[in-house]
Amino acid sequence: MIKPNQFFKCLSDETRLKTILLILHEKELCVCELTEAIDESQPKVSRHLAQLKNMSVLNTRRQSQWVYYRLNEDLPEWSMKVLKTTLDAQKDTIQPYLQNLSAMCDRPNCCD
Amino acid sequence: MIKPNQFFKCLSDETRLKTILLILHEKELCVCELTEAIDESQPKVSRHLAQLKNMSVLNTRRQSQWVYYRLNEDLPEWSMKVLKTTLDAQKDTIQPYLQNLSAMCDRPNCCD
DNA sequence: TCCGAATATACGGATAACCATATATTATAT
DNA sequence: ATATAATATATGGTTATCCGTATATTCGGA
Repeated sequence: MIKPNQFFKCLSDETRLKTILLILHEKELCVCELTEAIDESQPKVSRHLAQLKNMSVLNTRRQSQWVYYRLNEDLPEWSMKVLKTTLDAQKDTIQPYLQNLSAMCDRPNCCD
Repeated sequence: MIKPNQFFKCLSDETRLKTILLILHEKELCVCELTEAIDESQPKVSRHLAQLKNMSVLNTRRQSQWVYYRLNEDLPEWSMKVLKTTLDAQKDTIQPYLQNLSAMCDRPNCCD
């Protein structure tokens, strides 16, 4: 089980926090979607996602060539609450990233 | 106004998180109380407290030779909520530190 | 089987974070 | 004035974090 300060360390990096909030908002996102949404390099995004997966904050699902990341549903209740509280307060902040998302022309359609 | 990821960075260090949760629980604590409660060196505690004050997470009140730290009441609502959620989930964890506190024989009495 | 797209990892370097120790500051009491 | 207690800061060293770039890996389609 992740220690509270470790969980907060996951949220202490701007890139990681953005990806987590976006994933919370969208339920599930693949690497290329996140890369496009927050406009960061693919290795950078991938590295942070790997870190979050390693810390059991995120889970992955592979669908053909895409890897979808979502929140680990086994996260303790309090940490989910923290994320929801933060998302609520940051709705405006992530708005532009959500727009980048919907503006993607080659966005993979996520129907299983 | 503190950025969310910066706020979380404040909580990402174990010493800082302990002090913040204890202060939230006790409303107000001075350096020597915190030092005794979490059993860390005075400079270490002082340094982290200075950092938290610098980030506008904590405020200070001087009473003769003691400096009391409390939460900055201007903290945004969402971050207070995050702290309360965390404290709620960590009640057991901080229990031993609270016991150290009440076991202090030379604890300064905090009546203004 | 070979190519391209999506993703992951390795490597090296720059910066930040953290610590222990020593020392400075501030206030109180004698 | 001086000593003592509480607190703050400075210094130098160690480790962790983060990044860009280059390179693997994995999968689907031609």
